[in-house]
Amino acid sequence: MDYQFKDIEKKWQRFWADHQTFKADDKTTKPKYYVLDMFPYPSGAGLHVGHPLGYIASDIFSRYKRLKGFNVLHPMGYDSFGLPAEQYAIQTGQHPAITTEANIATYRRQLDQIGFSFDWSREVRTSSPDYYKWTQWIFMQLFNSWYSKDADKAERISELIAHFEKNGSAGINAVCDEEILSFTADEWKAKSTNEQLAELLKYRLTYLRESTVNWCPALGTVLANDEVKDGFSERGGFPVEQKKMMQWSMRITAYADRLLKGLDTIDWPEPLKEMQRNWIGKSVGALVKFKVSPQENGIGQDEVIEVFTTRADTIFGTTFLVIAPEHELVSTLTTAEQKAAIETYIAQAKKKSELERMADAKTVSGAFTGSYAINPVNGEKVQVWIADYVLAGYGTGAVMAVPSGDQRDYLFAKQFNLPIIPIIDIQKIETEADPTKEGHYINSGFINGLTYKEATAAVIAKLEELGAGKAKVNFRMRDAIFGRQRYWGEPVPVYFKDGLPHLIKESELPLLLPEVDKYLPTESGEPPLARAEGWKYKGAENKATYEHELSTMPGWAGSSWYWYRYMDAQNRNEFASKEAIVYWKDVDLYIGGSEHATGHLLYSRFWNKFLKDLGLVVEEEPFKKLINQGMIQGRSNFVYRLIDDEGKGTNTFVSHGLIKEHKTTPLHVDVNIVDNDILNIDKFRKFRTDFEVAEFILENGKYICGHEVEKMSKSKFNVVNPDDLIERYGADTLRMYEMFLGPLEQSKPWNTNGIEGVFKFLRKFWRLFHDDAWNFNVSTAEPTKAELKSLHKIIRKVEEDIERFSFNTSVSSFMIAINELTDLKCNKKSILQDLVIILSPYAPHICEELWVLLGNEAGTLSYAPYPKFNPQYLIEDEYAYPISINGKTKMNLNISLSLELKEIEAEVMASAEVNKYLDGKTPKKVIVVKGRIVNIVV
RNA sequence: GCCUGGGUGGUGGAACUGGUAGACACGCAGGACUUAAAAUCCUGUUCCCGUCAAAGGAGUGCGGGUUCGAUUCCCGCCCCAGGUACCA
Repeated sequence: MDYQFKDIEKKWQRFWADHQTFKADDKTTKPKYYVLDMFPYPSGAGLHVGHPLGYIASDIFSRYKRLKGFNVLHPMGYDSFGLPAEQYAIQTGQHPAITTEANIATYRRQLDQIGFSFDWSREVRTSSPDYYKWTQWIFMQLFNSWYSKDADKAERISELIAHFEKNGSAGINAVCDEEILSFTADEWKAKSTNEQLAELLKYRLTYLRESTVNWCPALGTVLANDEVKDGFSERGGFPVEQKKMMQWSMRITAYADRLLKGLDTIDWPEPLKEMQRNWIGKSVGALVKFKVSPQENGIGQDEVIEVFTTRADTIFGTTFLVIAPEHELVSTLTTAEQKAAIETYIAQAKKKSELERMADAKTVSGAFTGSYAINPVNGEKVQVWIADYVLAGYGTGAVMAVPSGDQRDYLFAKQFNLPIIPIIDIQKIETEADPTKEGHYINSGFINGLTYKEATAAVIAKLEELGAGKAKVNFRMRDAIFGRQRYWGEPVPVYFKDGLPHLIKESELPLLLPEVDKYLPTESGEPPLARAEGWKYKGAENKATYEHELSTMPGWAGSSWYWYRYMDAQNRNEFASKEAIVYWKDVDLYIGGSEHATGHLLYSRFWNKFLKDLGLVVEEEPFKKLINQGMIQGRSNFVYRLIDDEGKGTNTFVSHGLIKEHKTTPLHVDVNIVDNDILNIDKFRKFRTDFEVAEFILENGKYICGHEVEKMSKSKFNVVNPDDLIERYGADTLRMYEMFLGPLEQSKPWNTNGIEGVFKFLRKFWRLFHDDAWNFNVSTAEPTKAELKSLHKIIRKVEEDIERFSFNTSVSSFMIAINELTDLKCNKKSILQDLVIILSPYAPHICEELWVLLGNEAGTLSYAPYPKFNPQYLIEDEYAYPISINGKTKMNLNISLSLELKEIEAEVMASAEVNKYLDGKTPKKVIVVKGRIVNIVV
């Protein structure tokens, strides 16, 4: 029979499901291998061709690892809490659980028909109570923990209480709020329970804090920075304002250093690690206090400006201070004469958006406050300026300007005629700042003559001695806000008593999401959960008395630990059993997009480290190796509508090659009715009713469409659904084609131009096993040398390619191998059977079918041993040496590979053809690289 | 502005440690088979100059450099994509 992909694929998908072929084993002597995909958010639009790219790659790798004898865990699930379902619920009144359920069903159907080898018995859904019970449980552990700097790990809050009872606050070195109390053991014991709880909250790893958030009154919710565009919500375009709000926060900053150090131990793409490093933003420097020099009227007498610097060594080069326009001392420092100028500048700075500030990096602006500050190391008076290049939110919102060493300070000094003092002997500052750390210090008081390292230490020591500063490590990263004023998320397992948060009992988990009449905030601006009638915490008295926390958890809560749930998805007593965690340990390979670089991937590492501190998991880092998949962009097609003399659109369309001769306007056209940029005119006429009578100006009898690369989106008619392609070519073709498209990590536009070639390849492969009348026909004869060579070439190539995640090149190599074997008319069972095994990770359905036709037991292919590469078959005795003259290849010459360099040279020089090129000249030099090339220099 | 990635035929891409640039595939052109079409098969296809062929020249974003030899290494520049925080 011809290659009937539809029957074959349906048959094997059913077989795998019925036989649970890919169920991972928890008890086995095989080595484990855990392959994880970033689980999708099940949106209403369904799966598009960009999704499976990473899933196919990880599936190939999983299937390959099974063939290599590993016990592979390859699960899938859904990140099913999220805003779109809630948005839809607001519009339609449908419960998000219902739409989510329907969307998941669509995703599952689409995933199934691609033939993934997922172990579906371990499926997780973050919105399922069985799952979020444990998200809430982890939240409780965070609430019940604090971070000891001495132990450099999280510890139970009970240990902190025990310490307070015994020693008071003395000897505690914790990551905590700034305004903690000092007390003795007796003072602690004398406190009321509520006073104690309020104090403990300052230490907990999840805690309540007043934070400024992007509040959108129209949406009734808090938005992330990237959901806000120029002061308006990205969704809907509503105004956004800054609002202070009590919010749950996560003390991720406690882990800043460990998150940084851990990056050196994991095999992730370097750019991604760099992004995390920048996000954490560690800078080692010093805090320096500049006393304000009081004005004549005495104002500013006791004020101090604190600056953070990474170059304490340059302090003698400080010629002015710059503070942010929002700095709290601005009004105090501004003198009467400067008031107008300062106020004008602040008004101007407020108007600028961040984008404008960045685009405007070359313009220097600022204003003098009229006040002076005193440099603590030399007593010099320096001017204090405000400028918007200093940000209020970073460090202390003030910098000491050293124009000789910092380019921005340099430009500022030039602009406003402020002094520039060189401080290092080799510094060159004629045209720009020189941030060098080489050389020796000059003009620098007690550090003159010292080197960078010595100077930094000396300055910090001096500052500490003067009480004017200290060494300080600064992190850019802030604690993560953990509350959302939304409905469709995990309820926080907390109730309030006397205004203080208390955890509900563990036995009361999961705290179910209550029913509400509408998914909107209340009129008074409370989150949707406030609408839940009678939703109160009953407490010990078993009366409905206490308020629940009304905000829910953010999207990243459920995804910050999900890989552990896969290890033991059905466990009702623990988030995963100790045995499962000890066996599976961590994720060996994680594939996903780089857009999660600083969100999901950082939070997951944070929770993992926390769980490890509590002894609940065993590895410090959750994802040993990570591969980024590139983004699949859409390739839009356009038709060109002819414009008449009055500028009105007509119903005539001009082929792309002819648009220069006409006045036209481009219109998006559905890419699904365009084939290789050629418009299907019949389908176009049915595309929209007004196109029914459309006329065309063709070229060569065809309508050629224009194209552009854009974001994949419904409105651009460029979304390609895998369903149509599977219908037409089958899953095996789709799988191989997505890999054939190019390197996995690279972003690329989707186009189906080459898919025919992959489909033809699979038919050709099928044909190898069949005669001209499509009867299955393989021979048991001994393979020839050429056949063995083809086979072993591909065994080695595919193995190398998979190991370095170069799937596109292995698809090409398969094509070459099949072309060779077709030319050799090879139908030897011993060759074809091995080929079936190595192709099976890529095109599993066709391979399963052929595997059985070859006489093997159904279902055994997935665990067949991977063929062993034998270099014997690839040994050549001759090589066609490229002969180049002055580096330009002129011809090839067959020379025995057993010859040594001198012999090769002799043979080349004796060749009549070579001498024709030499034209009687004597070569200056002959370079021979054995097995590679001969280059003759004349 | 800064950080990261990228720029190779009409298109997607290959060339792994400096050693035949353009594998493989799409598209296109020509041909075979067919009443015809589809399917399939064969041939050609980087560009320029050349009547086919031979021969020659140019060529991996641009300009230099190192080298017997550079898509690959070094310096400078341009363009595209993503990220971003003027981060002291």
